[in-house]
Amino acid sequence: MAVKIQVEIAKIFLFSQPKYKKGIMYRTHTCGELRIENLGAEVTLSGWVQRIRDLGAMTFIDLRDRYGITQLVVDENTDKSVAAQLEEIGREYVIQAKGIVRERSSKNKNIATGDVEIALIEVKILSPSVVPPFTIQDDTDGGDDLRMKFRYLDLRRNAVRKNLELRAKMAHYTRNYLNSKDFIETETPVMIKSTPEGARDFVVPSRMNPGEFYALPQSPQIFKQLLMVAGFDRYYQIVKCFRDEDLRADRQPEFTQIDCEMSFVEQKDVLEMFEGLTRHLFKEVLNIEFDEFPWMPYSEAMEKYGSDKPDIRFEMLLNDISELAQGKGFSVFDSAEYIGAICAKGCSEYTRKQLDELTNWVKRPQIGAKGLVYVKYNTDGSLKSSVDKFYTTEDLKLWADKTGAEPGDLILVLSGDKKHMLDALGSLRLEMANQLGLRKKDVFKPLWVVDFPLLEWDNEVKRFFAMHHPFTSPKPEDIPLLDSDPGKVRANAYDLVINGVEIGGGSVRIFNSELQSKMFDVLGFTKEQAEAQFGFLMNAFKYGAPPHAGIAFGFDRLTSLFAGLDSIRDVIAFPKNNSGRDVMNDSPAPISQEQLDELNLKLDIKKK
RNA sequence: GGUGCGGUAGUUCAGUCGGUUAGAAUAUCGGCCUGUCACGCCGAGGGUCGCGGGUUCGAGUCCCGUCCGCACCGCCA
Repeated sequence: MAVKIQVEIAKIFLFSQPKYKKGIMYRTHTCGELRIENLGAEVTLSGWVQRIRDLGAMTFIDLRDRYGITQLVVDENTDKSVAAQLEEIGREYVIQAKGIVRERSSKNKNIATGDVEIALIEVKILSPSVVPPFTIQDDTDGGDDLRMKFRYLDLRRNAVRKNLELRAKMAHYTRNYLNSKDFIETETPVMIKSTPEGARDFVVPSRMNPGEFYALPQSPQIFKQLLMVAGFDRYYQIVKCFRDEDLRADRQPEFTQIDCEMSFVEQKDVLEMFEGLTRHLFKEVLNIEFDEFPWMPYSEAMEKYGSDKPDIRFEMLLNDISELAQGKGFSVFDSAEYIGAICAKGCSEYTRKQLDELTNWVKRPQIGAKGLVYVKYNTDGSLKSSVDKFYTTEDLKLWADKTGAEPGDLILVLSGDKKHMLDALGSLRLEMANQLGLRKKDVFKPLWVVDFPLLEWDNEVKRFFAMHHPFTSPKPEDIPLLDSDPGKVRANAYDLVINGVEIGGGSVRIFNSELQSKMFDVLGFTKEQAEAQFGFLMNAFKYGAPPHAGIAFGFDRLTSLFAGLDSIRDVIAFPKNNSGRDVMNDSPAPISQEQLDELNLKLDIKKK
């Protein structure tokens, strides 16, 4: 009940229009507020001039604020001085307009205020505007680059503002849910200590400690674990995190996480809690409900989908046809470690040109396959492949059965080393789904991917790295393997995946300083290094650490998923560009020699 | 670090095989217009074809280099 009331209050808070008492100087109403019920009222509106339509004897002005657009009118009954003032006004001027609400003689059904207009009595220019570099409209003429440079103008546009309103709403309902579950919202420091594992750190020089640096957190990981030691029991924070790595459409150097940690819980408890959060958000924001979130082991995701973040909106599973395809004299297949196939429904009519394009697509360095074998299962039941020399119709029929292909389908086959080909087939699967329109933006399929490997071998530096992070607990039954076969150890780690997007991930943590030492040992840390980097955490564990586990959701990704957008830039007010620059304020930028001197820094720029 | 695509009017783009004065739409400015709402009609101004070099009688167009933007690979515990 308490939750319900909170939610209702939240709705009122978020979606009501501000109310103004008589006598307020700038406006009595917003530009989205007036309706036919307000006829005859004398009102004052303030906002931006969207467009002026001068018809000669009468002029219409669209006045815009974040709530909507209201039409102002000047005609033969309007005071001449008002008409004269309109001469000065242009696009994006901020004006204050006083007038009488009246019914339009021709109404506009496309906008909420379309039944009424304001007959002007008085106009005041609050702030003039130069001609904007692009039009501030839903269908703007501005390109991405220019809109980023003038982001504050871009943000005036409905589409962009709506994305940020959605973001605010998501944050709001996230807090509602977690607060109702007794989580304590706690801030953790932004200036912390650099750690060698994981992503590159952004660093901040310390003036008072010459030659020393803070790092910005890649996540509040250690602090939230210390909060568990402190007995906080349930912690959350909607928090900025920083990683100095190259950008992508879904990766920014500073990004926001819903970061959480819980005590006296096991994996199941965390998944239930955050499945609950996910359901809450979908229900409140999109009015979507789900049956169940499947749990899929990492190994199954890799074998069946060729990805640790499978898009399960559609099937098209990967099939291992090595046994069926080997030993028939086709040397490419016979020498391959793995031969995998997917079935593209209804694609048997693909032309030679389309198949060549697909072949070129998988041969690109990003995919890196040597070639593509296809089998057309024609609607007349015949089978035609690019390797007819080596395989009989009966052979190909077995492939078709294995992949679930029926007449009218197309089977695509890749071969090579297994790890690489699973990945390549996974990419091909997504590409085919894109071509077939199977990745619908308004369909959402969440799942938990579980049982990730604990460690990943790095061939370059010849050592294991933590796949998640070094505080992740191995599955208890796999702990003996830490000595015999560390690569086989599975972790109590989990990811939430929706529509092929990694929304969040977490793990059950190690809370025993001996096991933690063991982990550092396997990761190749000396006792001294472990002590220097994480000594305070291991020390804290000596004072009674509760069993704990946590998770973090990528808030930008979650919001862009809800908005049906591919780029998280669209849900960030002031994002960085592809090279990590803010093109609006042109940062990063050099600092003065005085600042460098104060920080005891000397630059030695190798290149520009 | 790498691959691909792109950079032409304020803006979004077109520009054929290298050949006349580089076009369209939109925005801006001026004129006309009493029911528009992507108003309409008439007219005007607006170009370092990203930058540098090269080939050529001649380069927006071809070549080399470079800068910038976007997508991706590497990277992102």
